[in-house]
Amino acid sequence: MNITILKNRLVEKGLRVTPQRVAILEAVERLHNHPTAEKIFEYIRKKFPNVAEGTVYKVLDTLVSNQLIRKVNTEKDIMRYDAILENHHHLYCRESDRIEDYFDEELNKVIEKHFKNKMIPGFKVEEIRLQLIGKFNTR
Amino acid sequence: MNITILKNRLVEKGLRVTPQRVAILEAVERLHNHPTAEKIFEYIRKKFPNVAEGTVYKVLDTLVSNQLIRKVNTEKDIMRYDAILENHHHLYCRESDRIEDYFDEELNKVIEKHFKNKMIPGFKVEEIRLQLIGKFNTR
DNA sequence: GTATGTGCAAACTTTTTGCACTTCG
DNA sequence: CGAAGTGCAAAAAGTTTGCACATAC
Repeated sequence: MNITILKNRLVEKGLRVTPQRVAILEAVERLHNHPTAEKIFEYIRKKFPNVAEGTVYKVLDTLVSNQLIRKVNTEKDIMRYDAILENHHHLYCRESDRIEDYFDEELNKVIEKHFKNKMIPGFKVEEIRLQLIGKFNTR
Repeated sequence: MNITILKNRLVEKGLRVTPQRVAILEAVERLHNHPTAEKIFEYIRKKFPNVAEGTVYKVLDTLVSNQLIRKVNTEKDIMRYDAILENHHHLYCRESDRIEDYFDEELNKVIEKHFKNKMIPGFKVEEIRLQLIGKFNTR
């Protein structure tokens, strides 16, 4: 992933381009396993040993509210982040913390079709996410 | 919900029946809005003013690992619990912390059918949960 | 130059832990 | 009675906050 592209994403959102923001955005992309704030912190510390933990949290918040990254829903009280913005789903391992992205355009269509005919009273659906819980083959 | 039924559920799992466990199990059922540990604590404190916060966490853990209740996946670092065990989905409000249960047998069938034809390489799906994110009509 | 962002440390919130005491079966 | 559960208080883990200093634009 090109650094210039990352910088442009910040600019497009009207955000100031700081080395910390670029580094954190890059880290979330690179650490493609839905990293925690801690993992991101460790990762960017290698390049910028003086970045503060608090800054990581603040920047992650900023990136989330500007829709440059997303939070991943988990059963844990530790937040995890995802750099992929397009509509996709997640595979959750029952036996570990592993979470993988899952893309299935056909599935999206099937679900979309279902909800085209079936409205939910009192609720307007804006986004649909699937959580597929199971086991990865360890081979 | 009958207390005797709740007690039996504990017995069936080989768990000792304590007043705290029964009260917490009942609280999760009664507080049907996917309560936090804190809400459960407050609720049962009315009846048992000497129950400890730590006990609530321990009991919730026990109930979850014995599949008497479930954790609800959220984007927050506060855990929430669900007493409904049958296969269902959740409606998440974008603007608040409101989470509602959503039952749709037809949808389950559509999804089941989709995955009957389409295997995910390297992953065995055991359970599918949908998160429907959007807005509740405030009327 | 000025508004905005960062580093640091302290505080806060949620959850976990250890251990003496109590209770269930 | 003995194994398992609870209460309490302290600690850990994760996150937020306030403020002086630094930096982007």
